[in-house]
Amino acid sequence: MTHDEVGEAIVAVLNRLVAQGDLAVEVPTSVDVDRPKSRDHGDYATNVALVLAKSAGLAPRAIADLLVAGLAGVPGMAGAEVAGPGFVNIRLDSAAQGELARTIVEAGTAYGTSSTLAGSRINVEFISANPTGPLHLGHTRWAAVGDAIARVLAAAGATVSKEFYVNDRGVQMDKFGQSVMAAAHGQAVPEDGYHGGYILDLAARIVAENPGIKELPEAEQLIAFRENAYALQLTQQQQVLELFRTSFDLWYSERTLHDSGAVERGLDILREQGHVFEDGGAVWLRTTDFDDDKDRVLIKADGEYTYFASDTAYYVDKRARGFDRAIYLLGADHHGYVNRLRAVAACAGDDMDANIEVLIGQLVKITRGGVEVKLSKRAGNIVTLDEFVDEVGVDAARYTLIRYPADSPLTLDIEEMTKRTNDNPVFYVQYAHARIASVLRNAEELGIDWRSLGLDAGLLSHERENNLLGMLAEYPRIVASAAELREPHRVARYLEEVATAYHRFYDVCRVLPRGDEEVSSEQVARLWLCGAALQVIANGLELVGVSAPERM
RNA sequence: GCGCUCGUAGCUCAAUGGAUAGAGCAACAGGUUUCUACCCUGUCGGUUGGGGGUUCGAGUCCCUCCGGGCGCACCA
Repeated sequence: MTHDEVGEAIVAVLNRLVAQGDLAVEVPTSVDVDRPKSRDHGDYATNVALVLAKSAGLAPRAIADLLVAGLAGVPGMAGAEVAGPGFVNIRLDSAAQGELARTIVEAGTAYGTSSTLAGSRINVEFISANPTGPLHLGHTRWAAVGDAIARVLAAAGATVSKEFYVNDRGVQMDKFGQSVMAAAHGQAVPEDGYHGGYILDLAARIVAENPGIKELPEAEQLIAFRENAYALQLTQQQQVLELFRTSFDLWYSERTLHDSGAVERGLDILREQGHVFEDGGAVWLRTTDFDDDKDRVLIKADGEYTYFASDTAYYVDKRARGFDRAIYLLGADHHGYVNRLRAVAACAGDDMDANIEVLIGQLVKITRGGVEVKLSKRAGNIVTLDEFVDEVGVDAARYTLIRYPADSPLTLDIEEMTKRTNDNPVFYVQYAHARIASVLRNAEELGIDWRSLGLDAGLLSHERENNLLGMLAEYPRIVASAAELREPHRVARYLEEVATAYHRFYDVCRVLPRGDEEVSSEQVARLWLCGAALQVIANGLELVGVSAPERM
């Protein structure tokens, strides 16, 4: 019996009580059903009696009593009781719960997916770093979390496109080109240029690959250095992200936005909506119509488009390409952009609560052995994504970044992340997967074909089996809530609980026969349970982009 | 100054307005002649920064104060 079925049963009973005249209240279409923290409170619990008490004009416990009586005899339920101020705790029949093992094994990789977001076309934009340097730790959090959000949304049935907006236009690119060119000539990089050691590397490589580049006329040479450096740096970012298992459906160049006329088209739409005005020779967007704290310039008095103009055009372009929701993932240092981006959507005639969504990720602080590693881009003293991955590995890096909500500040210790122990939950979860895989492998070697031997679900009645089944039953709801709240850390935290539930089960429930024993029906049932647990962990790890090893 | 955001155990962090605020680490005490001990069991640890309010019920929502981070360009 699933979570939803419990909820439906409760609604059915409430409707019956109203029809019988025992209860005078408007029955909600869905009710809150929780898994109680304490196992003493049963498999499921509902607070519906507390919620309905006021409108029904009855004491919460009186309603709860009616509900308990009505739930008696519902197939799959073993019992219900009133607790505390009016909670109703529900216990499931163990056979009904055990059937879940079969459901999961048969569903395979589809277990946990849903169609709650079916038909929704979502654009998820994240990282969007300038192609003027390596990706650093600040980008890494969104690389992991953004990718996981996209995976979770897709699991909930949405059509998702991941995009990286490449800021390849404007003065920063010129400064980048100038910095590399200066380095190639052995000159000091301009004060406001880019200073990291990678500039020297780029310069050396470009000179080696482009003989004669240093003899070009200065204006031409600057462009040559800029474009070569751009190409190399973009490729480097793409390779690093590929290594990090974060792929993008589209790398959207700011230049193409301008070249394709999308900027003019975006401006036209904003004009049509009546939020564009001129002042002091510049063209403005009246974002203050929609909660922004000041209006924003689109075209400067000198005729140049602002970066903000590109932003608005990009948003309009996303919508024109058929996305009904544009999700932006921004670092905390960009939180000032939230209101203006939402205002852009509103100025374009969209619903800023439905068509656009801006998520802010707090910054990651990194320590090594308890001592903070200072980040300074200017000094070239940054922790880059590839260095970080080199040191801790892709799995540990991704998992550790994903297991915390992105909107809370985070302090990570590099040494902790490389420990292969319990202080590193990624290994705990992966170990559970490898351990189950090992048991199933051994079963196969013993010639036990548990799938064809069939499942007697009622045999899964041990407290630890019951607990594990209960955890596995939660998975679809966890995925759905992770998608709805854009919080993939819920999946990671859940996997840790599943791993714990499995280890606790494994500790006291022998799965395989010993020595010459024949395999028992109970052991076969436990193999089904192992198969189900393996599937859930594998599915969950896939959602966060972490590998599920067969052996460790 | 204005604005956004965060503040939970010694540390790093969970908790979709629900029951006795939970994990891991750290500290201490135990467990496997057996399927992967990277495991399991137990003990210790809290005025959820302070105060007020809303609610049957507040770590969660509102107000206020304190503390940390960040942002306030015709820059990109």
